[in-house]
Formats: sequence, C-alpha cells, structure tokens
Amino acid sequence: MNDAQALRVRFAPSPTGYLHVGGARTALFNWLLARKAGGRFIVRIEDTDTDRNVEGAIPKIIEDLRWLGLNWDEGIEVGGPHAPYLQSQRLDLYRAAVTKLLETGQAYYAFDTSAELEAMREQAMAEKRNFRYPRPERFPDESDMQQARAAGKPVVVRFKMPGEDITVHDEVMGQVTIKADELDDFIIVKADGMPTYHLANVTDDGEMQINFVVRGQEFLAQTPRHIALQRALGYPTPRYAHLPLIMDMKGRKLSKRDGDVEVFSFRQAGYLPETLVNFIALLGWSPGMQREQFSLSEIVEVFDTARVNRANAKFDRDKLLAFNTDYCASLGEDRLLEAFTDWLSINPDSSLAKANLDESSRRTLLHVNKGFRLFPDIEKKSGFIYLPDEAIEYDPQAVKKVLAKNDGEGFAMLRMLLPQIEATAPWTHETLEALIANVCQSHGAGMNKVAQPIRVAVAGTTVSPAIYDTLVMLGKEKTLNRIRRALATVQ
RNA sequence: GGCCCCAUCGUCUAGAGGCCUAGGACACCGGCUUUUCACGCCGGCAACGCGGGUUCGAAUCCCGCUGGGGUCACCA
Repeated sequence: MNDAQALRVRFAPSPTGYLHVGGARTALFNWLLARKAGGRFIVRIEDTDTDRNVEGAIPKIIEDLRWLGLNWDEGIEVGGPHAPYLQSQRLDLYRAAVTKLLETGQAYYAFDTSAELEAMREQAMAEKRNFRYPRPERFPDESDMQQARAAGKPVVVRFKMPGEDITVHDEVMGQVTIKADELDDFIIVKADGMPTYHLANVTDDGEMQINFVVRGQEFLAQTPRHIALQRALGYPTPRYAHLPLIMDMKGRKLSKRDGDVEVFSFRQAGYLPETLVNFIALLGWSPGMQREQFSLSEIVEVFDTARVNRANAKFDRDKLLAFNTDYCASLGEDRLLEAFTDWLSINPDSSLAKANLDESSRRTLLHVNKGFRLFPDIEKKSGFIYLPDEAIEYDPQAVKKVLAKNDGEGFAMLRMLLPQIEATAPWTHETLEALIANVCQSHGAGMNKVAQPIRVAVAGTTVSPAIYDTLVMLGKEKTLNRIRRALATVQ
C-alpha cells in the first residue's frame, strides 16, 4: 500500500467537556480501522466555539484516550505533518478557504440578526413548511459588508448550496440521498469571525487527507453539506461510515449530563479500561461469533465496518459490570496490580489509598479478594484492616446476630478464644487454621460459630475476606486488640 | 411538523429464504457450592411490533402501518 492509499482516519472531539462513552466508541472504531489497515489515526481538537470550550478539557480527553489504550499517530500533543492539530491555531487556513469561496461566488455575506432568523423559522414552522434561508438575488459585496458592519449588524458568511440532490454512500447506512430543497445555504463563518464546524471540519479533513470519516449517526444529515463544501473547495470526498447512536436505558441519546457516562467516571468507579473498550466495541458491532471477550488486539483482527449495526444501542450498566467481573478474574496478576494501583492513585480518599500500601500488600489484597467486581469492592471488603483499631464501628445488625444472640454466645466464644489466640505462634494461615479447627472440634461447633464472631470483632461487620487471610493481614496484635475492644465496648 | 435512519428476549446481539422447536451473553428466578460477602457451577423464564404481499417455504425479500431515534443553530 503506498502512501496515497493509506487509510487516514481521525477522531475530532471538541473540548466542551470530558470524553464520554459515545465519543470513546467513535474514537475506538476509528482506531480499530487504522490499526487493522496499517493506516494512520489522527486526533484533532475542534475548538471553534469559543463560548463552549471548557478549560482543562483537552488534557482530560487526552488522558482518557490514553487510559483506554487508544494511541494516535498524528495529532494533538504528538504532532505530525499537518500540525497544528488545534483548530483555533489553524484560522488562516479557513480564512483562505472562505476567501476562495467568496471570490468564486460560492459563498456570500449575510447580515441577519439571530432574532430575524428566529422569526423566519417560527413563521415557517407556523406555516408547516421547512425553513430554508432565503438566498438574496444579488450577493452583497465588500462595501455592503463594510456598511453593515459599520451599522453594527452581524456579519456572517453563508455557503451557496449547489442546488442538487446529494447522495451519501455510507458504509454502514447504505445510500442516503438528500433532496436539494432540503439543503439551504448554511453559515460557514460566524459573526465573531470563527469558522463553523462545517467549514473547519471539511477544510481540515481535506488538508489532513482524511479518507475515511467514521462518526456518529447524528452527523449523517449534515454530510451532504460537507460533500458540497468539499466539491467547492476541491477536496475529494472521503468514504463515510455513520455509527448508530448509544442511548441511555430510557432510550434517549446519551448525554453528558445524564449520569456518569464519562470515561473518567468509570475509571474512578473502578472499571478496567479492558472492560470499557471491549464493552463499547460491542455496542453497535458484533464479531458474529458466540464469544464476547476480546482484547483490543483481538478486536483489531476481526473488526469490520460491514458488521456494524444500523440500530441504536442502549448502554446497559449491568452487563458492563459483569464484563468487569470477568476481566478482574481473568487478567494477569501484574496487569491487575497496575490497574489497582491506578485506581488507588485517583481515589486518594479511600482508606486503602490512605494506608499507602506497598506492592506486596496490594498483591495480597488482590489475591484475598478474588471474585471482586470493581476495585471499590476491595475497599468495602478489606478497608477495615487498615483502619486504626479504635475506628472500627460495630454494625448493630452484625453484633446482634453473631455476638449477642443466644445469651451472648458469640461473646462467650471470643472470651474462650482469646487466650488461645494469644498463645498462637507463629502467626500464619496454618497455625490459625489449626487453632480454629481445633476449637470447632472440641466444642462440636461449625466454622460459623467460630469464624463469624472473630470476623465481627475485627471488622465490625459480617463481611471480610476469608478469616485466616484477614487475621494474617491484620497481625496478631491488632487481632487481639480488636477482640478485647469488642468484648469491652460492645453489648 | 418536514426530512433522514432504524425495528429479534427487559438489555447487547447471532441470524444474510429452508440448518430456527430462533442461538449466545447480561439481568431476573430457582438450585448447588461455601467459614461471611462475593465468585463459580447447573437449570429455568424470556423475542422475530402489526397488516398485507412475493415464494413450495420468510425473522430473513417488497409495500403499508405503528413505534423509536436523529436532524432541521452564528453547537459540534
């Protein structure tokens, strides 16, 4: 494959907020296509809306993409032959394009105020017809423009649509033709002088030689405008693939405000990037086999736009959670440790993060919590271990059920156990197991009667890792302290 | 409302005219396992939106209806 034919795709987020799962999926599909074809994946930032740009959004988006494992060959931060990759730094390019369009009569100045446009739209709506911007008989010239500007009117530039039906050959949606009378003259330069999305996007795709545009279906209706613009500007029309949308469980388009759909919030909630990427790949695409666990590199091998669905998909968190459970169980220990460490670093308020665990403790935690679904499960189940002894709070339900019931049967067990625990040495899984087995036998009691009172005494609740693991991690001294404290303070 | 797109279990989906008594996964419901909680294992419930065609035969093709979504910005 020579350079001219090499696949060039891009992900072009605007820095209006953090990366959410919809954007992540678009990025993923583009990345997949590039990796599969040996092409280039480009990340460009579309920040032409000065009002909506959010401070700090760009580094967050970059961080989220990296966390997902989607690296790019050209673009923001990494640079490349078409730098800069930030639209606000490419204004000369758009200006040149507009000048060309204006000079060739393919664009014209317009001076309507928002209120005037609004009124025209309302009237069209009232008359039940589609609003189309009324193109003037004669296009205003430079002096008209200067005059309008002097008079304080807003000056925008509109693109003159060619007035013909335009067909999009979409690799997911098929052929979609939009009639000429559905397409009116749209704005390409705003009153503040900034290009609109349409102009900047088409210009950049052209300049950066993007030859395959993969984006959400909400852009399908805009594509004929882009195609018209490409023709006017002399850029080839790229291949197109419009992806079905991701909806929330109520069936509405996933929106940033609608709960925690941001990539970062999943990271913070203890999901693995492997989970998110795998799950998101399956939203609108299927490998066509009865298997759904795929690593990124496995998906690269089998991915194909021909297998992309046309129907919108709902984002089901239950299934995502199940996916994460599977990944937590199947990923290698080192990878899990890495992800767990990352989770601790972005959750500094958790008691586990505060405990400043060394690597071996983190590994142990991972090991004794096998079967966990999310990293916070480890926190919930084992966080008590690293609390100061005095900070253990006793759950009344647990106390009642395990210690107080049957005339304080549990308390009695603890009192009986205390000297034996004091005598236990060395403090290992084996010696503890021998101790408890011995007590069970001599008292004719089940494990429950022995392990649960200890658990409640040291953890305050009925939930903890396996009792021997728990005690070994706690250490003899803390175990004894907590049992004594439970006997002294809990009734 | 105009235009465009879509339509298989509650959800993600397999299915490209006979292999479908419609498969898998999640969720849900039983059971098993078990020192707690999880995990795991086994089983069960559960769908081709409706109506017309085409065909020997339709979840699969065509039309209509209904339903859902997107879009009609000086947002992307």
